Amino acid sequence: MAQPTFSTHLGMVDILPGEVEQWHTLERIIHEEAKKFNFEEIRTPILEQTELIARGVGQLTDIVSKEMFAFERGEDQYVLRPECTAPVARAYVEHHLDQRGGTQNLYYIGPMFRAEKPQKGRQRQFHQFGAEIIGAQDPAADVDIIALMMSIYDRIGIRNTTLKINSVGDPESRKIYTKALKDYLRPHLAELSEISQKRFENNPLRILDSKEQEDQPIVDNAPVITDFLTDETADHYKRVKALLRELNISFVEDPHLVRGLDYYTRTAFELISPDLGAQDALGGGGRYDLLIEEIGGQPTPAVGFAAGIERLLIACEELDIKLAEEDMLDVYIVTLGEKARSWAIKHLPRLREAGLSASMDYIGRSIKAQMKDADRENARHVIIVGENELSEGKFVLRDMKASEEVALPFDDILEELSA
RNA sequence: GAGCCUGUAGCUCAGUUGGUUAGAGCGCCAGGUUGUGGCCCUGGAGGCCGUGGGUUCAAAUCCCAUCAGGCUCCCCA
Repeated sequence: MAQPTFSTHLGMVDILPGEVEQWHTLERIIHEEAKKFNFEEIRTPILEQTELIARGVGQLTDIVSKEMFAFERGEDQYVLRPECTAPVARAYVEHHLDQRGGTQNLYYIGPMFRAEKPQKGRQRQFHQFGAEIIGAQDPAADVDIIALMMSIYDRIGIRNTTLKINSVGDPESRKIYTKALKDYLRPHLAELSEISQKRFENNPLRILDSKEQEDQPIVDNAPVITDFLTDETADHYKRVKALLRELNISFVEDPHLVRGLDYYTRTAFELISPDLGAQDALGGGGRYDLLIEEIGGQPTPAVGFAAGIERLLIACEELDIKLAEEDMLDVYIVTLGEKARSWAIKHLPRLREAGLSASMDYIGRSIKAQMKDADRENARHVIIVGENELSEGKFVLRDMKASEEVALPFDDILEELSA
């Protein structure tokens, strides 16, 4: 295959006609469900200040330490956003959205960027949708966020998923737990994988998430954070679980679930699909009560989720879920000769004004080629215009499915098709 | 960052132990139907066999390098 002069960058893909329709369907469902849950859309810039992401997401995370597309221009440090919770929190603080009163229920859809090695379900530019409830610390908020996420998957038809939840604690319980965990791990340190050894000092909680074979027996017997929660946080977790049960949202507790972003506190959750392969997380989220203060706002509790659209599409394909029908065209005008073509270009607007989708041949193809083209475009009707029709003022209207034709004045055709 | 796999037509892929002008299906264009789509028939266009080098009388085929892509580990959406 001859190499084209230009191609997309590694891990970035074009979404072509024929695929875009599925995105429209997904986006429509997301908008509709978000509206039902009384969430408002927010759109933030693709580029943020690097420092916002570094502080918000956490210096030690993989995302910040090695996956950012960052550059500088003049004095300013830019980064292509790798996720959208920190940007939404920034917008909340910057525009004093708390002054609108109550909680802010916000959702977003858009591209995110992480400089990882691409594989199935992982691209460098990928798309997420997500939602945040800012200003509520009640378990009802945690549960409504999860309910919104689940409701979107349910609408799409993806139901064989597993919701995993955990509580990653608040700073106080985490301090107690971290000490207990390190006390437990210290005698086993030499047996741990290299990467886990590196995490021992700066991020021991992440060792729990390890998928390294040699770590498994050690991790399996490690103390779990849920045994070290402060009373308040333990109660919060208990109430989240109770509410989920009442809503018939099934879940499994995973005491080793630790999400890769630093800002999570208390509730953490992840939605797993068996249809995805290696990258099996459809979406995830949790509570981040410290983030807004961290980036310069007032202490404000918040909870949210983010989910990947590409992974959703993979799951749909695996499950044979059809997201979009083929586009239909209402009318295709087939023309014979120069005069007919100029008649057609002048009459297309009237069809379109009547709310019909309408097109024609621009390149003087044969009638046969035009009919073929009309068929390819899924035209419901064809109007045939030639010398005879122009002189008689009656045009052939062909119903493509029924293969029936009538000759009518244009106004009658318009009326017929608008009916 | 590490491992494994794959590069032949627009797409999906054949291509025997190296051996004439490199094939199929689908798609595209045209004709069969001097003004009618789908089905059918016929024809046509379209390939530096990813790129560079080597072995050989001879390379899509063997060897080396390189580039690109896919999958996996790590991590995440």
